[in-house]
Amino acid sequence: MAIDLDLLFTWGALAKEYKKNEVIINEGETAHFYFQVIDGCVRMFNSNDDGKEFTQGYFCNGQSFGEPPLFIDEKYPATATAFQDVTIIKLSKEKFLKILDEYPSIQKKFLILMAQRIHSKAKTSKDIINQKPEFRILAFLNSNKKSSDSTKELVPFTRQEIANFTGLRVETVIRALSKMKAENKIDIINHKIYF
Amino acid sequence: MAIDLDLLFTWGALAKEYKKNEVIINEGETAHFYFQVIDGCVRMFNSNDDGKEFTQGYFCNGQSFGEPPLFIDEKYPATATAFQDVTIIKLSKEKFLKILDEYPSIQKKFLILMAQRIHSKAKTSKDIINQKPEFRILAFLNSNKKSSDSTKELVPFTRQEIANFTGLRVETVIRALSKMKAENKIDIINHKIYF
DNA sequence: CGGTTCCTTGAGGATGATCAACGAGGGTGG
DNA sequence: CCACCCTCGTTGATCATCCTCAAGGAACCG
Repeated sequence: MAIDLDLLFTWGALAKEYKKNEVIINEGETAHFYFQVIDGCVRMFNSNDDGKEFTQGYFCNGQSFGEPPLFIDEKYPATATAFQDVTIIKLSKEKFLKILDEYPSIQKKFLILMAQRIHSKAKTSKDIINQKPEFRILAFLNSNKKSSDSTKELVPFTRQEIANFTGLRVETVIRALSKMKAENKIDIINHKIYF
Repeated sequence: MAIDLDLLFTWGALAKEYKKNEVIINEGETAHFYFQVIDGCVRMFNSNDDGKEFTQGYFCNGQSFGEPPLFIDEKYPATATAFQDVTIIKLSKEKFLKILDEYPSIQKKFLILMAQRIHSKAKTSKDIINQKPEFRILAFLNSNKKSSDSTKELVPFTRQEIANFTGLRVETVIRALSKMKAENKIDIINHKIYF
């Protein structure tokens, strides 16, 4: 679900590296570029007054991010930073839109991508509203699970990251996780979470 | 942001009327149709176990809804019912997708529409996480305000509807509204809200 | 005027947030 | 190798807030 790298470079795209926590997009900025992750992960989030953060999503290898403001005349609704050291390919808005016009198949891919995003955001808000910390955390874990079989996988997020994604506080996440471990819904081995 | 009615009819679309509260889409169903509101409003929402509802959005005159599952292979993530008596035009999924293929300009319109939806959903989740009933209600009111000037408009939603949209309880909404009235953030005249 | 829907208020309780303190692990430099 | 630091995890106590439950009032419509 990304544009071919050769094609991007042909159109003059440039790769850029960002160090962990470096800001890539600032909330409220005007959109000028198409971004696609080559290596690493990016985190999009909002901060409120008292420093509490809400993670909108993670975008990793091969995924694009921050596209919606390129199509509509709106500012970025969230900030994006490098979750780890990350390499990103950037293309100007004008050229990106021109690619979409020239290649209907690519435009269609983005239509599908946007539809997926809406679908997953709809599920997320439904789950978040549903109150109950345990429920929210389970929804988060499920949405990030790769294989859907029953073998437990290591969850690659810290408790703080889970808190940011679910809108809860760290302590609440920790307490909910302990309870879930007691109920065998997850495993915790050496502080690591398996689900 | 909708398909021309004549075009839809040319392709065999049919208009259908639904009575208030009649179900149009069931959560979990497979998507078979493209829906476009001709007259009235539709509400999309989720219910949880204890009957609490969360409104994902309202779709009124001329707007389409429930498109994402047509593009991706997913079930409907929410239920849609007639908010009032409503007339809706329906077109089969196959024909809808064919129209998109034949008219790139229409496909582009939908890409833009999907981008707008994502943008507004991102803002919504950001606001909902932000806790504070008053804050959530203000965000809801702002997102539904037509003109952005300072003249106050009648808010066409009941307190229950505001509660469903913000994930709060009616009583909480009522108390927050009273407080906001005292602070002159809104007017309440004869139980009606002006913002 | 009777019924329905919506609004309102109060009291009480549950729960997640907050605050504070400490533990554990991993990496770095002396 | 050890000391230090820094990030992450953990726990307990207290507090504020929203939910819950219950009851009644107001507006609207046939």
